[in-house]
Amino acid sequence: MTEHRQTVALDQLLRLVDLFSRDMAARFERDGLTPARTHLLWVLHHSGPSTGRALAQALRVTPRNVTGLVDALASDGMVERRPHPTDRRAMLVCLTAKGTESMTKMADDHRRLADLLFGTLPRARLAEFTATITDLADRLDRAIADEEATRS
Amino acid sequence: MTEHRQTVALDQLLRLVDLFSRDMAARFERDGLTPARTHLLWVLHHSGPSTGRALAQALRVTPRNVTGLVDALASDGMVERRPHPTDRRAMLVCLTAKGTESMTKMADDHRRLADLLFGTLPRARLAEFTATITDLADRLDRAIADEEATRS
DNA sequence: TATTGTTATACTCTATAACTATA
DNA sequence: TATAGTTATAGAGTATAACAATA
Repeated sequence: MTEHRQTVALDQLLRLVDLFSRDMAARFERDGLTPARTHLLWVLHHSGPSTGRALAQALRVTPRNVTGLVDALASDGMVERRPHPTDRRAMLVCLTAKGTESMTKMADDHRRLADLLFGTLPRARLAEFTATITDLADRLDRAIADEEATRS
Repeated sequence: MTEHRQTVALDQLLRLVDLFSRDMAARFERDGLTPARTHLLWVLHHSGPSTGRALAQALRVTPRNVTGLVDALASDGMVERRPHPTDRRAMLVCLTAKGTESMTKMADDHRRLADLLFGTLPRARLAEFTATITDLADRLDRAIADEEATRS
């Protein structure tokens, strides 16, 4: 008897999720970074200088957690704290030159990985794949939002 | 100017990865479980009673780590340690009735999630999607293995 | 009063190294 | 001598709660 087709698809997807996590963690480690710290740098790279509050929301962690990550990244010379121009309670976390360089390299890596994975896929099939993935993510996003709404 | 098609696909895939991680962690937490502990239970559910060594390899963590996870799961009544029948150095970690029940429910959830995500996808398109995902995972797996080989 | 970030404290996951009991 | 699992120790990520400075 054959296995449930939908479950097979989900299992393969979870296998891919696991491989991604491992591969990315290994890449980060080569640069002396951890997934959590890289995530913060990545947000900074795409959003520009941000307050701790904004980072906490983007990363979905507590402000306390951001303090620790920024401390670690600052002592590595990847980011620096600057005073907020209008709110003296707040600070702005900014990428240093070193942090910017690291993120630029990571963006290159990112594109190379995309090419490695999808470069040989025919254009039409890639388009369909992207559509399917996007649809799945949207559906999962909605399911999570519903769950959270129900639970509150 | 349009964005690199392959990068868009990768970004959507990573978005899906993130949503999966969050959704699964939230599900586990409702059962009082963490991702790492659930992973161990899941392996046990599929492989049957296992030695610490076998678990460490399956989870890709150190034996020391397994000791801690088994300690926590044992004090929650999810698993128990039994003497190995032939090797007195070793132990066998076994699911208790409570642990088995928890994993059975999780397998049901798993199937329901698969249906939620893929239930409405036409059969042919699901087949193609599964093939693409499997191919991607295989390719990534090979890339990781190559990396590790080069680095040693 | 509410908000921003920090200090204080604690728990989980993870690793390396040293040790015990057994093979 | 090698292997299985544990104790000892340490670091990273995360959370809650209390607090200071500012809005």
